[in-house]
Amino acid sequence: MTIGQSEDRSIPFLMHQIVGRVEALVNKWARPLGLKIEGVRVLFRLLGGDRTVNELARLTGAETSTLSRLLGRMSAMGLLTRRRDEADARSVIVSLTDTGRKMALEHQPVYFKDYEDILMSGSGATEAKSFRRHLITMIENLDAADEETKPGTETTPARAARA
Amino acid sequence: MTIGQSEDRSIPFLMHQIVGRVEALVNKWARPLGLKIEGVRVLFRLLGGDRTVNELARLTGAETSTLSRLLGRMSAMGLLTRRRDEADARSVIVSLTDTGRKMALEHQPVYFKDYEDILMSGSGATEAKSFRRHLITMIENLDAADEETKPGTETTPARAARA
DNA sequence: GGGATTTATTTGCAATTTCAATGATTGCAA
DNA sequence: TTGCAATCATTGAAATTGCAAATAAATCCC
Repeated sequence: MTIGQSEDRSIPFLMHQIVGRVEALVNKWARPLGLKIEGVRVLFRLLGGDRTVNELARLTGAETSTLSRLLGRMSAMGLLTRRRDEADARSVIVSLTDTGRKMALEHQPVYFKDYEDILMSGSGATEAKSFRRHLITMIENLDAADEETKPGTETTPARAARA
Repeated sequence: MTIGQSEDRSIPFLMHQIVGRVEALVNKWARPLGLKIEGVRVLFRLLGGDRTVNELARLTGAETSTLSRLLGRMSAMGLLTRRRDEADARSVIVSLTDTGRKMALEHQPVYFKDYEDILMSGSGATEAKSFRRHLITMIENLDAADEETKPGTETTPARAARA
């Protein structure tokens, strides 16, 4: 058994490869827009409505400090605005400008459809559905595993916090 | 239809979430080894045999410039060595030291089995198999899509290079 | 009400990554 | 064989990231 080869088939590695390739593809595509993948995510996410920095961090998976700087850059590009939340002055509300919204709307189809099509080409609707469900389960598993490594109140290490 | 919400369920985004979480988990685990995920990948990859920098870049998905510096650090840690390829003096051959091999062998099970177990927990063998196959198909699709964006010899844009 | 605690964002800084440029070597064809 | 394009690794410089500390505002609770 050639040990080193096992990397090629491991699920985590395969997913790493895929995500890396998708990101490279998105980055290449987004370059003319002056954005990279994280900026693209923010842009499209804001189409769903205004968000605080914190919400964006949770939704996109980025650090708030990373986001703070990214938002600054995107703001300088005229894509979005930031303003203090009057109801809770700790928070900053991020909104798309008209320019940003226009850009997002214009490029949305590529991002949401094309890349998914590339990934799922050759899969039927049923298969795609089960695949997607599988992914969601994975996220739950990971969150549960992460909980276990945290300093929790439980004494037995092997109990997951989520049901 | 609330447009912005579609991001949540898109396959690329879900996979991004998963990979991000796995990387965070691996980084946390690898910290005591003085490595991060990219270093871990290099380490395990070299178990399969010596590689040039270029090969490692292709295999791990990292840039050669990133790798060059990473390999320098890992070399300083005594995990691997670099030497010019005598057959082609442009290339540098990277090999594990005994220390590096020992570390890799010792930690291999965690990386190759535990993380996969976390991801696939709750899935049967059959399901896992089909999932894995699906992932491999995705990589092929992505490579094909990437070929299309390259300056190729073909005139019709919609033909994939891979069968 | 007022101090301790929690929540939200930003900033400083060190480490890392990227892009572009460089140096070295090879392959190939004139 | 010489000249030139291609290939490979490294490096410099700029951009970016992550972590921890700083700042600021809201909430808790006596």
